Amino acid sequence: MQDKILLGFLMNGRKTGYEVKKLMEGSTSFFFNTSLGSIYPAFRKLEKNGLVDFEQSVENGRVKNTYTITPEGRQAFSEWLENGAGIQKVKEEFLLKIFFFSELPEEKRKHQIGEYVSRLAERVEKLTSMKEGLQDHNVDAFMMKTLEFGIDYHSFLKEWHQRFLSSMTSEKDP
Amino acid sequence: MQDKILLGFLMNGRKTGYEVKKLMEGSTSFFFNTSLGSIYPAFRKLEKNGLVDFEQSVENGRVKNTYTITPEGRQAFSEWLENGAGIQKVKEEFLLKIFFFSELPEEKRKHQIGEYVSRLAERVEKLTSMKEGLQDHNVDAFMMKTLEFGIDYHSFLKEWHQRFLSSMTSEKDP
DNA sequence: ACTTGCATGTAAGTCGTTACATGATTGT
DNA sequence: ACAATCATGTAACGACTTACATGCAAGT
Repeated sequence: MQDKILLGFLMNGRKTGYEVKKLMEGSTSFFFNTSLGSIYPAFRKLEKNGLVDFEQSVENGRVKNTYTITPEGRQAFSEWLENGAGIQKVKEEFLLKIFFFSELPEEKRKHQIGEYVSRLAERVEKLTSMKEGLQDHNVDAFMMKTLEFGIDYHSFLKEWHQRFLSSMTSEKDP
Repeated sequence: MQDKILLGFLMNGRKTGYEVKKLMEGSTSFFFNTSLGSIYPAFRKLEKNGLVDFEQSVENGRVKNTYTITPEGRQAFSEWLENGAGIQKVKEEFLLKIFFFSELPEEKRKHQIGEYVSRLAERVEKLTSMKEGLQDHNVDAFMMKTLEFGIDYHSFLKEWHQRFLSSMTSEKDP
């Protein structure tokens, strides 16, 4: 999946590995982020496969390795974008803990859920303020949509676990 | 995370690698599932670290390698269970596609979302019938909760993307 | 006879991460 | 002077997956 995001960022212009990393951090980081230690080798591999072109230049005494997407790269990216995406696994560690909650005394269960809910609340706040900071900065509408998804998603998680906690305090069996 | 689920399954009795795999498939598979090719080496490693005991036996002419959790293993599992879980990344591939939706013509965008929604609807149905099949089979209440989460989670995704699709057909800009 | 299920394991490959290693430039 | 940011890369490791490889037992 990393190669797809790299190609995607190159769709509107040449970039260095470092620049792509910065772009990621400011946009997709809450759902997709990779390290420089994997971005550089990934670009090399894409170049080897003819999906990007590589050009070295010197700016202000610094060596810059800039990558451009090739027609084959555009093709590969478009194909990926057009083909339907499968449903991913949930991969929330907390869900696995709930699965084994019978091994934990009730008080600790409640405490854990409460903590998780506040971490989720924090995340929702962070994303909301991130969204507000981006308003009127003519950001891509779809990028904005993913941010909104992030807010809705974490709100859903928060509310679900809050309901779960309530059900535990009112009933005997969950 | 795999070692935690292995230890968790051993909490109520000795099991073979194959048995653990079958248990996973019938319970956590929609959010966590690993292959036999990683389960066997993982058990070996847990044994090396003293978290499980290993015992070989012969049953019906077949060699069986059974694993039992040690007190140290129980300790490690409990510690994991008691300590708060961080929030994971969303990791939905479709979200990354939405991020790059400006590269796709509107008709294809709509089509893609529609397809994704129907895949989600299928998943919800599958999990719902799975839940019904488990009713009154005295399944662990928390295992049931994770299944319910699965249903709620995919329903949320479905509804979110349905709303997204509606917003695209009514407005000019999403 | 044949397929499915039980049961085990290894080897190669994928897709990342963290730590290590370097060095110039810019702001305080 | 010093820290932060820009900029690149490698090495070791982690946590898996898929494919390969084997073989017996039970059901059809």
